[in-house]
Amino acid sequence: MLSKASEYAIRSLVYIAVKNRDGLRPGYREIAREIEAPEQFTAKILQTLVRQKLLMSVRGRGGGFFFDPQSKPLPLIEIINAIEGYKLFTRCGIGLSKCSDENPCPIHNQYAIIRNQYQDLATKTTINTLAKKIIDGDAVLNRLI
Amino acid sequence: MLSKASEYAIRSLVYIAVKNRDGLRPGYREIAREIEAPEQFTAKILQTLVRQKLLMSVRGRGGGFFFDPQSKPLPLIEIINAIEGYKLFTRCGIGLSKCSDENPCPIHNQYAIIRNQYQDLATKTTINTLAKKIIDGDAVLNRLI
DNA sequence: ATAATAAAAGACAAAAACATCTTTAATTAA
DNA sequence: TTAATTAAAGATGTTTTTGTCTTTTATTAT
Repeated sequence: MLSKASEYAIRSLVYIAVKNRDGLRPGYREIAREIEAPEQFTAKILQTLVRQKLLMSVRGRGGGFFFDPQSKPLPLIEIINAIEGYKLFTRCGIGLSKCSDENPCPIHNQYAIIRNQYQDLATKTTINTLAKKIIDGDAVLNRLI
Repeated sequence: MLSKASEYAIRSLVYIAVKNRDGLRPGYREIAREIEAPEQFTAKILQTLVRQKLLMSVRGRGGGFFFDPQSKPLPLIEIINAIEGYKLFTRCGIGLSKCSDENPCPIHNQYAIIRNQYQDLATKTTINTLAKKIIDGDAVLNRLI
């Protein structure tokens, strides 16, 4: 399960991607309102993403957040890593420090499969994949955009 | 990902099940030491499990923790539910409050599959399943028992 | 009975996650 | 060049999770 910070990050970025298609650069107030996340906390998260160069921003009137049009599609796993690290995809299912294929905990073989599937999903799914679904009306981001 | 409390709970119970087979009732000090968990925190968690009747205990000299030999095999999902609730198996992949099959978030269809597989694993796997692997030497619980 | 042992219970403390408030810096329109 | 707007930054606060300490209660061996 993702941290709330990661969830807000992904929802924010999808919202930004959708808006960017119309040439708009939403600000954090609008973003937070539309994805139903706390305003200042969202601002902090976006700040982190900008610092890590996953996102761009401009200050001042007419400013806001946007993706560099040059940049490659952004997989969810990169966002998750930026916000909370990779532990979700590496941690033992019951918390053993030295659990591995060679030295498995008693649920390792079954758990590792699921963990890897999740990692695979997070690697293959990009913000654009998700934004497209919103635009096509095949999915929803809480408030309809 | 499970909370640490759930991880400690599962490891404790597997340890207890293994010891019970030899007619032994370990105490929380021994359990905590052997599964490498904090002693008093482990005691609190075991207390919760006893209150919820997933486990039994006797106080005083010769006391400790044990399973009712009458009781049915204990699936991991019951332990997880006792410690942290079901949210792991119900929460939306990106935290939307109203995400569902009918009103999906943009990752719902793929995420729900994985979440359900995990739930299935936690439902089908019991403490005894895991204890057996330890006893057969097919898996490990950190310190070798 | 008494001492030893072990879980239960309650108060407290530390760390992490989540969240807000206030001030500063950058940008733009007028 | 001033006012308005917007992100950045830093300090602070709250809640949850994780963890510890101390006292009480139950059990058993002597």
